[in-house]
Amino acid sequence: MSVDLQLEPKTKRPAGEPCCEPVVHPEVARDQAVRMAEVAKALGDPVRLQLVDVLRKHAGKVCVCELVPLFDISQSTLSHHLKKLRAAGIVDSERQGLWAYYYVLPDAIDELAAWLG
Amino acid sequence: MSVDLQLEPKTKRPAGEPCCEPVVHPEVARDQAVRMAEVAKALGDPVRLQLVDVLRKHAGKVCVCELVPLFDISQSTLSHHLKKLRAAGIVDSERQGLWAYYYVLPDAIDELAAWLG
DNA sequence: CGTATCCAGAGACGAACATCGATTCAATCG
DNA sequence: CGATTGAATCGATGTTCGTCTCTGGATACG
Repeated sequence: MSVDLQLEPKTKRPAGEPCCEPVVHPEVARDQAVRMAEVAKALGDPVRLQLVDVLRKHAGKVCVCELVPLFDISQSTLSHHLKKLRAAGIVDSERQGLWAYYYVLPDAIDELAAWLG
Repeated sequence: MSVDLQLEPKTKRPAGEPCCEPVVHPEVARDQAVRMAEVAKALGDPVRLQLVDVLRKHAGKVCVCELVPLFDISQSTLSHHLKKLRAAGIVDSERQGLWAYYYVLPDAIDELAAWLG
């Protein structure tokens, strides 16, 4: 690391031309950035991040009623967080009678993890 | 994957006791979750995520004036995003004369990457 | 049937966010 | 010095977020 590439402004003369042209590459695809940012945003809350952690640790499906007592928030707030995670494609749910079971969809996370890697 | 661990509510009798005790482990440390969520939140915007991407691609330091033309936002907005990334410990800056150079601090990202991995 | 339980939705409300234009600040140039 | 330039900050505005309480719709049990 620290290759000292040191991109400098293209022109050292402040009293004239625009200092830099967009030489920095088009970088990561715009769409990909939007998608990954959506996932990151969903993980940008401690409760949701811990929710995902719990769900990932238990490779199966976890009942919501097991999740509620783990956090100091109301049940409806937890449901709200789960909805956000579902909207981001990070988890999905499945109802069986009274209970709802949640589980992780690894794909969405994997893309972000690969980029971070 | 999909070990079918299937945590069920601890008691199958809905008409009585609390259905589940907090058997699911204390999971990831609370502090760690807060820290990682902060990083994830900072990455939860397409512009900021692309900013980090550009800065990571150029292992050195990049002048702000090179970053501005890459995005369709005003200079002040870009500065605001950079400030957020700095507050999250993802990047840091260094002034040299008129220009400000930004670079990535890999540590913050690494923790999140390791957890996602 | 009636009642208890589980989960999700609606509405409210204060806090935080993203964005802009205008301004300020710091450093350099002439 | 005064003028200019790059970057940060300020003030305003409209949006989104996190949380709550209250409510409603299912499902199960007796």
